[in-house]
Amino acid sequence: MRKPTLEEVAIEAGVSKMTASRALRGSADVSKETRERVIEAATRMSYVGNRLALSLSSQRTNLVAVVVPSMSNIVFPEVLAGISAGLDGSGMQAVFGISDYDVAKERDIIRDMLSWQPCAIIVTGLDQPEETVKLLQHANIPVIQLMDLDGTPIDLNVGLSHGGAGEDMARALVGAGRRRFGYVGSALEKDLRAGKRKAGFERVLHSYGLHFVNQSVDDAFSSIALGKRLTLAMLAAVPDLDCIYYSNDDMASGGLFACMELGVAVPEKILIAGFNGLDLVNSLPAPIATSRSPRRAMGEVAAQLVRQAVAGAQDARQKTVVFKPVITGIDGYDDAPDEPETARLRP
Amino acid sequence: MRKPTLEEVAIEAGVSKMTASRALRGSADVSKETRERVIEAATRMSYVGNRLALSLSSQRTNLVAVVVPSMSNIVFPEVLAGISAGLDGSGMQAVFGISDYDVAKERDIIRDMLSWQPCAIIVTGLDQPEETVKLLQHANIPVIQLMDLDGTPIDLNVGLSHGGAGEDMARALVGAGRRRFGYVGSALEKDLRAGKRKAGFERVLHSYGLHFVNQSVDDAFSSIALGKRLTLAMLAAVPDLDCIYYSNDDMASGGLFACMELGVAVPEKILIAGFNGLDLVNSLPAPIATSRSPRRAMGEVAAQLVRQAVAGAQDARQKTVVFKPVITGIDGYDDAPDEPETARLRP
DNA sequence: GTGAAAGCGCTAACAT
DNA sequence: ATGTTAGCGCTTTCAC
Repeated sequence: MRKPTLEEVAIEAGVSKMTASRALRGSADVSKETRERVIEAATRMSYVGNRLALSLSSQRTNLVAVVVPSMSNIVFPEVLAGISAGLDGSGMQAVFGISDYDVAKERDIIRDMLSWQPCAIIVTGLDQPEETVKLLQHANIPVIQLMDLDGTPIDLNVGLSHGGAGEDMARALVGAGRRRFGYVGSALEKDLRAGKRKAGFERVLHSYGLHFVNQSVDDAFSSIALGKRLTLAMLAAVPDLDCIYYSNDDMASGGLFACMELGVAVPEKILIAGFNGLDLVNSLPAPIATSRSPRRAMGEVAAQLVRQAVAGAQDARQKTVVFKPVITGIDGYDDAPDEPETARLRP
Repeated sequence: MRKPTLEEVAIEAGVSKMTASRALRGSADVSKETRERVIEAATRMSYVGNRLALSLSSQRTNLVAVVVPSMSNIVFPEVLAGISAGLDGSGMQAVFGISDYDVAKERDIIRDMLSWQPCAIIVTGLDQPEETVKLLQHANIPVIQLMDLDGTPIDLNVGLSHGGAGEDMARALVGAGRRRFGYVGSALEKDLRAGKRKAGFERVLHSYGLHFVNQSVDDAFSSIALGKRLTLAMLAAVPDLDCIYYSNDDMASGGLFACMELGVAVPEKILIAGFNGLDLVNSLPAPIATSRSPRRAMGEVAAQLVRQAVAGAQDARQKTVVFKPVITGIDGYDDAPDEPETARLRP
């Protein structure tokens, strides 16, 4: 039992393919009776249109390709949820691919996705190698680079400056009186944005004549367990730190648990600072500092830009939307409470 | 500058469309020189094949449709990562949709995905309403219902019994000497699997002549913050519980943090039990009980089944793969020490 | 308001 | 080893 085609539905309803097509798409100029007859036939036959044919014929698709590096960190699913929600009601459909932080795999996934002729593509970060950039440019569709701003965008760009986030956090922590800093991170050669935060943090430390007293970076991906393990080791070696900066909140939470296990007072003795502003952080048994990255909002804004660009808005290309992360969890420090993101045009 | 078609590449290389097609797909019977000439032309022109045309013409796609209820709980992204990894190298591509725990939205998403003529579809749970089931059956492709086993499968089924997981946990906790139980959950009318766990848990309690001394169920989705809030309220009302069962580990972790804030000893005074075996649980400052659900493995197995079914394996339909969650975090209780989840077939 | 013809970009099947 | 013909299922365009 093969699936019914539009033609079969049309025959069943006693009309031509064309009329059936119009009726099912709710075109204005089809008589009410005809329309009802067609719809009845389609329903009875469990007709499901063939989008391959539709898109090939009409030369447009409702597909928005999205490539993220990972699904193991809640951050990216949240971005995807934002994109998906932002696309809701537009008739567009997001298609997700996972690159595993691998540039070659990312290139292949992008190539594969482009072959489906998406109407737009959203990728993570702006550090794609030249070959991938060329691929993206040749596609001739809106390209959105998401989550990061530190680099040269191809087309649209939505995100925050990770270098800036690191700088701001360092300033806040030094301002809070901390001087003996440690750094705990993971997979920095893959997670480039974490590296940019670290670099920004160090720039500010140096400007104060300070530096990381101790650093510990593992090859594995970030996790609470890893953060805990590295922190236990670091505090065994260098007990007199007064602040540890982590590559993200997962690692930082592990750091907090390590301190609790060692009986080290947080934040009195050691201040723990991460990045992301995960839900988790608000419920932890002790306060840790973090920069809140608006993950869902970035996804929603990206979806919004896609909708505008696809709708053909003139000013919907070559634009950059800047988010500013808000720092929380540092006693006495108050960062412009929940300031909304600003969108500024690029020169 | 429109995108080049196969025909244009063929002309450029001085051959026919067909030869170009064969050359690019690596068909055996194309002379080496011709192949190289075609590939060179395609590369130079940045040719990207049009999968719409390919799939329409060849009557097959490499798309595997996947529908999950949410992206806000790390559990589903982990399943997706498993599916994606399991599909790697097969040439198949997963396409994800999010239903937001809404059956109507799920139906629409499934309909939309089916219109792309996927070669298989994976959905979450087996509680789809009749209309959705009909849609799935009419698609005439392998259907995999994932994560749950408690119900009647349409075709393939991979998961664990949530009712059974609740029962096992209750038996383990009663066996550990607990008697005064509380229950803290959320969104049970949407998260049916959590409801099944609760029901299973209660069945066993009743068989021991026990019951939940107190229950607290919120409409909002599960989160650490919600688990903490509900637990604080419950312990204020009923301080003499000796165990609380939560709808999942997020809620349970919040419960632990609530206990810590109140100075209630965990697990000595109150035993906290959740579900999922999240990474987080292993790093928490106090042990909590949980049933480890093999999320990534379920995704990988589902992908495996899809590959077999699409490859046309005869025994690749109407099959059920059963996973057995392992209970951890109960002192003195050892559930087949880290035995790999068994996948066994059901008649 | 409805229909017929042409074609989207590719591959399957059959030439040669 | 290469080319030709005929679609795949739909929409676009133009006719009536």
